[in-house]
Formats: sequence, C-alpha cells, structure tokens
Amino acid sequence: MTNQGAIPIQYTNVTSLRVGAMEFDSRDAALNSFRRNVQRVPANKILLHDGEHNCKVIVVIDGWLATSKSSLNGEVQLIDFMLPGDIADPTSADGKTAGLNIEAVTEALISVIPLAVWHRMLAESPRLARANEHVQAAERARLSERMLRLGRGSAESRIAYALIELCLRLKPLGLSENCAFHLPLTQRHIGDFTGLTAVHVCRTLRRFVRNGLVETADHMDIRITDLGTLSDIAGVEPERLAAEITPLPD
Amino acid sequence: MTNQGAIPIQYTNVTSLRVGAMEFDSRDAALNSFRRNVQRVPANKILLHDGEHNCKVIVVIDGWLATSKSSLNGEVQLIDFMLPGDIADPTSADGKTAGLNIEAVTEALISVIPLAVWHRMLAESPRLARANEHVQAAERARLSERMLRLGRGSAESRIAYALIELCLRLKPLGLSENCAFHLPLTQRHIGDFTGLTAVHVCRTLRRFVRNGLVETADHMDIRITDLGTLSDIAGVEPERLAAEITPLPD
DNA sequence: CGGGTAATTGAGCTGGTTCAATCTGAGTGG
DNA sequence: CCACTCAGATTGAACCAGCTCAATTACCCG
Repeated sequence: MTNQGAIPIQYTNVTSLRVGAMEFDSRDAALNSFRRNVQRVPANKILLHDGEHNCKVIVVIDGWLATSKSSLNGEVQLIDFMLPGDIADPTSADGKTAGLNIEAVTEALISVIPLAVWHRMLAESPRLARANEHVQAAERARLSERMLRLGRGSAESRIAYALIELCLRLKPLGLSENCAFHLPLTQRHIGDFTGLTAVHVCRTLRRFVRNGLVETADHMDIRITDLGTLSDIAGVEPERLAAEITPLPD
Repeated sequence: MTNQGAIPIQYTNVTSLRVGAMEFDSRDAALNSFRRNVQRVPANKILLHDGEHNCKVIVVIDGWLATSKSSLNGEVQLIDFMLPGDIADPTSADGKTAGLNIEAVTEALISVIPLAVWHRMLAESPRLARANEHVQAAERARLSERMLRLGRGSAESRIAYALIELCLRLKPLGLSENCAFHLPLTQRHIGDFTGLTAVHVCRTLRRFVRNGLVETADHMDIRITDLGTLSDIAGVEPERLAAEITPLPD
C-alpha cells in the first residue's frame, strides 16, 4: 500500500507496444502518443482513486495492474486484473469521474493517456480502435463470467475459475507454459478478486493441492495438473473460454 | 420461459429513438437503420443464447431486457437490466461469440442490429458513437458497483443497492417519481440479480418494510421511504451514483 | 538475530441456504 | 358463480459453507 511517486523513464526505451493481440510499432503514429506518456510505477502504487475527476486511460506495457472498488468499511473487491496489452478505462457515465480504483499490483510499465488524447488516437487509427474494441469485449466477457461465479458459485468454483482465467490470459503473453505460471499475488489478492477471505482461499487452494488438481511452489508458482477436473469445478470449457476472454490477433 | 417467435411490427411506428440520454429522430440517418430492425418481443423470450454465433446488438426502445449467464446446474445470474435507451452488446473477445444470454423480462420493443450494420452506424454518426460510449460507460460503472456488493456485501446491502440503482435509472425515463416506481420483476429475478435466493430476497425486503425503509404494493410497486438509511445500507451516495451509472444528455 | 508480512491450521459462529408448508391472487373452465 | 390450478410470496426450522478469531509457522530482509 505504498504510494510513492511515479518514476518517469526514458520513453525512448519503448520501441513497440501491444494493445490486445495487436502490436504497434514505429510504423504506427499511435506509438508516439503512447511513448510520450510512459511511466514506470512501483508495486502497490495507487494510480487512480474511485471518484477522482481527472480521468485517464492506462495502457499496460509490462507488469500487473488491478482495478478495484472498495466499500466504506474498507473491504476491497478486485474488479479485474490488467495484464500487458490491457487497457484500464475507469471512465463512468458522466465521462469525467472515475468509477473505480486503478492500482499497480507489481512494478509496472504503463502509458497514461489523457482522455482527450485517447479519443484522438482512436479516431486517427482505425487499427487501434479495433484493438481497443477487442480488449474491451474481452474484459466484458471476463466480468460476466466472474459475476456469475461471484453470485452463484462456491468458493471452489470461484478459485478454480480464477486460476483457469489467469492461466489462459497469461498464455498468449508467453507467461504460462503448459498450465504452469507465476501469480504475483498474495492470497489476500485472490480473496479480494474472488470475494472470499484470504483464510478460505488458503484452505481451498490446499484442498486443490491435496486432491492433485494443482501444484504450488514458492508461494504462487502454480501448475494446473488436472485441468479437466479443475474446469469442471469452475464450470468452464477452457478452449471456448480462451476465445471469449482473450483478445485475438487481428 | 416461453420462447415464441418475435412479432414483427410496422416499423414506421417508431418516429424517434433514444440511445442513452440522446434522442435520434428523422434528422438522423441512424434512425432508418434502427427502424428497419425493430421487433416487438413477448415477455420471457430469450433473444440470444450465451455461446451463440450470430451476434447482434440490441437496442431497447421500450420494456425491460436482462443480460444473464447461467451455470451448468441451471443457476442464473442476471448481469444487468437493459432499460429503454440501453444497448445490449453480447460480443465477446473473438468478435463472433455471444458472451451472455439476452432475454426479454417484459414484453419489449427492440431494434436488433447486425454487428456489421452497427459498426457502420457508429462510423457514420459520431453522435451515435458518443451516445454509445456513454451508455457503455454507464454499464461498466454499474457492473463494478454490483460486483463489489456481490463479492463483499451482505444481502441487505445488495438488495438496498439494487433498489436504489433501479430507482435512479428509472427516474430519467419518467418511470420513477419521488422514489416510487414499479419493478416488472419477481423476487426470483431480484435474487438472480443479487446472487441471493428468492426466499432470502423476500425476508430482506419484508425487513426493509417492517423497518420503514420502503413500502411495497401490488407485489412490486416500490416506494423508498427512507432513502438516507437505505443508501447507508447500500453504501452509496445517490447523487454521485446517479452521475456514474446514468448516461447524461449530450 | 529480530521484526514484519504472508501462509497455514484449528475451533466455533452465523448469514444465507434448503426444504417444506401455507397463503395469495390471477386465470380458466364448467 | 364457484372449483381448480398454477405461479409467486411468505414464513418456519434446520443446516452448512464460509467467516471470524486466534495461534502457529514459514520466510524474507535488514
């Protein structure tokens, strides 16, 4: 929960940038706008507060962000994780106020685009607009999947789903090989993501391990060893889910 | 759960149509596209199934729709209600597959736009594109609010929030006067919306009535009699919430 | 070695579920 | 007009999944 300042970096470091599954390099005018707004931010930094007025769109280049809401009594619900290529757009209906918090889960490299600039970029690059649409559609699909489990699923089904979702999302980023991946998360994060207490996340995860569904190492290196059973518990077909929640190449 | 065919109507009946808070009339070319695709559908008709391939965007002209997901064992989660002026866009990341069900809650008048046509309409009418953005932003804001309560809120807070949300959304449609409004819903709907059982919805609603927070008549005419307390329970400031979840006029 | 954060495990509690019975009101057919 | 049906609402009683509280352990970092 530290909240130090962002460290501006040499933006020239960024020679290409991914939005969804599309790569934007020096041939795209958009890249310059992205580069002008690149920042490196430390883990746990809160980038935007729910209700804040200066709304910006944040494109993740590297690292993990999360969007979240919190209740008056301090309980947190993670709405979505934002991985490289994802776009955190906090804008709510009035077009000014942020409808959620955006925070860096890990140290991250991001591009923070003022809303006006973002709209111009979308208008000028149909390719970017298309990429944006895919990314937004993927997010919508994830949200409804998760909402179903939040409202109707057991703890097992919520956690199984979360593991599978993250596994599938990390795969196209080259961060998940053969159902093995690293989550830079605490059990509290997973609890805040699934609407459970950290204690119950722990119990459920242990049970998965005991039953041979997953293996864990080093406190968050996960390997799904029985995807069949796990996806039954999650109530999901992995192939179909991947198509629905992962932006495809153009 | 009836599933009869849609009844095509004289589309010439529709002389203007609202998207979000913006009115589209004969001066807008978009109106013709809307009119060409108008349908009247009966209550409980399922308009689109999760996973279906022929994706269409549905604009609500009159009546209530709902988007939903259901689990293998038949449990339903309502993702969002779509009221007049709302746009149900079921598209998931692959751009083809529907990521949720769309069903008519009441008899409804809708315009069903093929995805390709919709994209053309957006490209040709910047005003429509802007309206669409506001409507989408409003929906996103609602989803995160609800997700917070689904994951972290008590039954009381979920139901209080649902009542306030619907009250606020109905107001600009002229369907909510002075915190009194009609919900064309069963307690089961509210349960599916809030992730609770119908039985518990009933108990909680009765408790609200006993405590003088709301009055009910005729099985779903609601009047919020103590908005202060109810919004405390919901964990919400009504004015701010209205700005975030209700599309504003241009 | 000390201190702090995260994970783990146990024990008991509780909010919401489940199951079941009753009640209500709007058809519907005779 | 009444009898019958059917969907929804209401209420009671028992149960249980996940929570809370609390103690212990593991691990990292200075």
